[in-house]
Amino acid sequence: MKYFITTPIYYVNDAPHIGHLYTTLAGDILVRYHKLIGDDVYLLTGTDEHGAKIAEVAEKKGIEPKEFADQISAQFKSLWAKYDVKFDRFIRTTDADHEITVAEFLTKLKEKDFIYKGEYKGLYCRGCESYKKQSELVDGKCPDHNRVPEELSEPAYFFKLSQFKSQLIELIKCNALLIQPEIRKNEVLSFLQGQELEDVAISRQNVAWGIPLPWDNKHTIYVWVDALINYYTAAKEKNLWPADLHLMAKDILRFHCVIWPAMLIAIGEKPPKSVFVHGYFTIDGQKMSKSLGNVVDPDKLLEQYPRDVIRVFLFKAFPFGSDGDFSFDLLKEFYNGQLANELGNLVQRVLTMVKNYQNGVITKPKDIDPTFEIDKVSETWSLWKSSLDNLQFELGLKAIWALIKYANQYIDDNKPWGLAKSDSEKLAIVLYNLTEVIRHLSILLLPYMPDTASEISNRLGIKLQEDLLVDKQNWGVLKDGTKIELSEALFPRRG
RNA sequence: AGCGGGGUGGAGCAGUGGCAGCUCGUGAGGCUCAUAACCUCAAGGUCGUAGGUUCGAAUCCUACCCCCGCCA
Repeated sequence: MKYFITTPIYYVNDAPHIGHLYTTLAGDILVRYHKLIGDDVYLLTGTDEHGAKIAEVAEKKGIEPKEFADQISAQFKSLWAKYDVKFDRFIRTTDADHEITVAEFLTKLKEKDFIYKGEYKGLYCRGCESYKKQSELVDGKCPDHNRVPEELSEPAYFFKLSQFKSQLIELIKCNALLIQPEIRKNEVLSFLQGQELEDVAISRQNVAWGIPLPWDNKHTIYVWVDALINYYTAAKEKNLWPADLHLMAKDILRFHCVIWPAMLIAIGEKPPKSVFVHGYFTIDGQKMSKSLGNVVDPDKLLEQYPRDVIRVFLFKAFPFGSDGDFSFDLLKEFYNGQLANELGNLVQRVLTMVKNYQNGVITKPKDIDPTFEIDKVSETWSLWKSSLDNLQFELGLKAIWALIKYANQYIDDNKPWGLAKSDSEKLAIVLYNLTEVIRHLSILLLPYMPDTASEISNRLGIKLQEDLLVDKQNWGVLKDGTKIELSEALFPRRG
């Protein structure tokens, strides 16, 4: 089944931070999951590069906007490679096909009579790249940027957003456009129901750094309209529309749940199927900000921990959809506790026993151990699946760690070191069960920890394949005579 | 001011009507295969305050107090 996932395209006014990383990793985790279950999955990410703000920053640096955009865009792209994010396309709003699609999209809107020319008088905040209503200002300032907006009056083209209010409400209420978590759905609905929608200005006359309006090249297209269409550009190339899932943080919810679906309906296209909104990070209880100097740089994180550690940490420690408080202390606690002591140590102690007691060879026994609760494994699988289907990553990970704990208990209950002296048949059964659990763990962890999954497989003497889950989910896949490899600790404890 | 999130054992959190849970930390014990790791047991909470609804509320309603966010 086709499954088209998008991250937002990131605005190139600044370097990537942990928030960008969070969204993009979620996309990658979902990609790996959908591959495992045999879906034809496609992940889109990229950068948003137009607008007055970019031109402004570039000018300060004394370079052309495109050159500036090239630099920051490259940073994002290389970061995703470092985190092993498997995107299918990295789109830039300066890509030729995007500029063409945007022009076509706008032309269609105009042909269908959803665009008219008017006069825009308003207060424009450069920080937001948008006009502000008087009611949105605090002490005459934009509350988001703490700056006084400029009064602008200019001819502009408008999109008839006001016509779509009831259609949007209906769409969201019946979940044809599914907004998750529920709280975000309610937020959008109360916004829609609370007022009449105003038409939105979709062009600017005095911003040179943008895509020109096809029928009036004195105007460029409003950067948000330009940006939203990126999803459609990429989809067109591979016939992927509608998007199955737009991932994002809460700040851009309204653009995606109001303007974007309305634009699509207007040209006769389907709205996206679903939108999932995750939370923000605070750092040590404080908001992340440049002035506080506490912005977490994903590149710096990689200097401290392998990428798998960061990938799994972000999704195990915080429920996706709620805000989370990031700290290096918490990360270290997670690393030592859950990765070194529990997961890593489990793999190490089991493989050591296979090596010491069975010459490093896995024996597949004929008998079974009735005390071994094989249901724990199938329960983990079903929680794993439902959590990934519902984007409740932390629940699935919690289930995986429950299985790790069970395996550690099973060792203590059966004391293989004792069986090694007295009962080699029972020993073979116990060690087989344990190595099978570890094999299952490696696949369960694969979407989150691809490197670790692969490493565990290698040590178990099998080759990891990243698709076709089917038989891997069964019990008893490890073959008799498989030679294991004992090596260094997967996650050495840190002091 | 507005909008939004939150106030649950020492710390960090989960839990939206039915005996209050998890992780870390603490105390005691067990084990010795393992990364001083693992396993077991225990102590520790009148779930921000005050009212209300209900057979029953951390969970619903009302008022209030406090913290945080609103350049991703």
